[in-house]
Amino acid sequence: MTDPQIVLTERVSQALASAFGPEYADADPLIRPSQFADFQANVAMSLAKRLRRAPREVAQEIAGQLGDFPGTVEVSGPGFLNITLDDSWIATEASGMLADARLGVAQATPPQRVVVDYSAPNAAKEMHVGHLRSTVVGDSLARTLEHLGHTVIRQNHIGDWGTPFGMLIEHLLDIGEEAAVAQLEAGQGTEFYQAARAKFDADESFRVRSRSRVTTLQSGDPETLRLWHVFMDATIRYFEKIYGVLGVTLTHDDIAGESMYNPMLQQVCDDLEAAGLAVVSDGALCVFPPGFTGADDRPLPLIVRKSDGGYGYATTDLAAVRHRVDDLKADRALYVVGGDQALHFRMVFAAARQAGWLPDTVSFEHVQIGMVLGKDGKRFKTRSGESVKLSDLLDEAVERASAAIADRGYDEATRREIAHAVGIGAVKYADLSVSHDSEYVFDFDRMIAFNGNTGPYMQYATARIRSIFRKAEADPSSATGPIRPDHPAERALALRLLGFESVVRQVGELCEPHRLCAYLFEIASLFSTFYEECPVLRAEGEVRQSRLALCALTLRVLETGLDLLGVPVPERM
RNA sequence: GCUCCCGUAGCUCAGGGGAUAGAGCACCGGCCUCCGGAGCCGGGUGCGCAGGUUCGAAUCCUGCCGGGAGCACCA
Repeated sequence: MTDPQIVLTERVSQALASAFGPEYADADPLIRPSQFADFQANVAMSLAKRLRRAPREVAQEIAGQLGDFPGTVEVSGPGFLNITLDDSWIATEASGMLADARLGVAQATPPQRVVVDYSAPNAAKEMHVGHLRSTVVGDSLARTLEHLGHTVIRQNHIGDWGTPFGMLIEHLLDIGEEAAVAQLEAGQGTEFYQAARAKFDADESFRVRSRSRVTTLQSGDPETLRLWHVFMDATIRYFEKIYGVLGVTLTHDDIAGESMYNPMLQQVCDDLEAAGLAVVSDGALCVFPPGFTGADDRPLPLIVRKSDGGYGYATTDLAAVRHRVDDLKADRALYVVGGDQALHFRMVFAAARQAGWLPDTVSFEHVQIGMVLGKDGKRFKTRSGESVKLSDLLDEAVERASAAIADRGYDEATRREIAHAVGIGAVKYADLSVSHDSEYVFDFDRMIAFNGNTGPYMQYATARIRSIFRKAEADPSSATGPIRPDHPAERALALRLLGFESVVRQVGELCEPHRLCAYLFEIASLFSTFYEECPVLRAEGEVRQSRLALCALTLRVLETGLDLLGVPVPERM
């Protein structure tokens, strides 16, 4: 446990208990970074009323109870406790952090089983940058939760079922399996879909064939199922190619598509009816979870069986809830899905709670992904109004990165490798560095810049540190300190490095990777100042040892953090 | 019409009730015999509006204005 904010929270909590009694032990000490000291505790003011005493007096009392405290505490203003940590404490903790394989990040106790539902491309719809964002954010959350010691169960809820598959299969038959597979594997799924759609809209006989194909598909006709597999296998190969390019941890085993839930849908409806929760309205079987109204103040239905007898995605999602709770034994589930589905998930979760399928002890959360916008402030599209193909977008990122490092004298293979890491890293970092639910403007020039809170800047910071070690002809792992932060720039960097644990924990709890980005950017900035003011290789003896160790610790925090984000880190660039 | 989200610097975005609201980009000015100048240091502008709760509000509540999304058989 090296994180000062966590350490201070514990210390001040103890002081609260011994000063005012055990019933105050769980009051949040409100430790915050301070502009007047290293940290400040704001708890005295919030407790003053409850204690019926003057805030400053309360603050004095707390300060008095902080016995062998590794720093100085003073009461300031209306009752702030300004806390300055001893240099020696920072030195010891930083050195200990460097020696710790986990960089001070404790394993969660108890570990949870966390389902992370992300990416979820739809085989029968256009794949767009929103899927990219869900993929990137979800993957980062999965990595982070795993690092915190939780058991993460990735679920790629791909769209592989539904009425559009009738026309998709008929179109596949029309153009021939071989041609269809080639087209789908090449990432032309959108074109494939649009061609099928066009025929469906224009050609009556095609429409009839498509509808009857849906029926044979749903009835489990072997030949139709075979064709469906041909279509889906090719499509999934394309998805997985993209995942490979992106460096995403999703594998084939994580695929849990909509079709998987088919056998459970009937049961979902039966159980809801038996429980008296589902009723027929306008011919459709509906659940009306309380508190949801739509137009005209009418209760809003969650349609679990359509009037034509078919099932929609509400039924599938309810089946998924049961599967995740009952079979996957989830303590928590994160749905990393577009914000436009917020109402849907609120209703699904509410209905599942009503049905008793989702116990209060289990937390289901919709991690809302905001829309990606073009420079015009509208949904991100190409000049011609088409949705942007992901592979094209990633190619362009890599091309731009390649151009940016063109004059650095790398051989072709090395250059390609670095350009890939920089380009992909830039795109992923851009998705991760803003809060997941905010809409943001997609801008290649900004995300691929080597300045600012960008992927390339973070990668550059690590490359520069590695360069120091190359010049020193030493491996970072050989720099073991001890760390003695004497210079203000060293002290500021070391102190902030100690905050790694609480940031990682926050990301896991709040599902907000952008906090990690902001932290790493702070570290990189502090390192730049240190780098400018504290020569490493020209220093000698203990100072040199300390500075090399500080470099090594910074490098590991940056690399570990970037790994949790899923951003690749080239050794040089 | 109803519900949810958003409105912070010229632009793109941070700000889990705390002291004087931050960063990047852009703009201006310094620093180069420097371990990667893709850098460092400094400079100024802002919480949509009006109320309320609080010792204290960008943050919580209400109303209004302005933008976005969703709202019965697509997923």
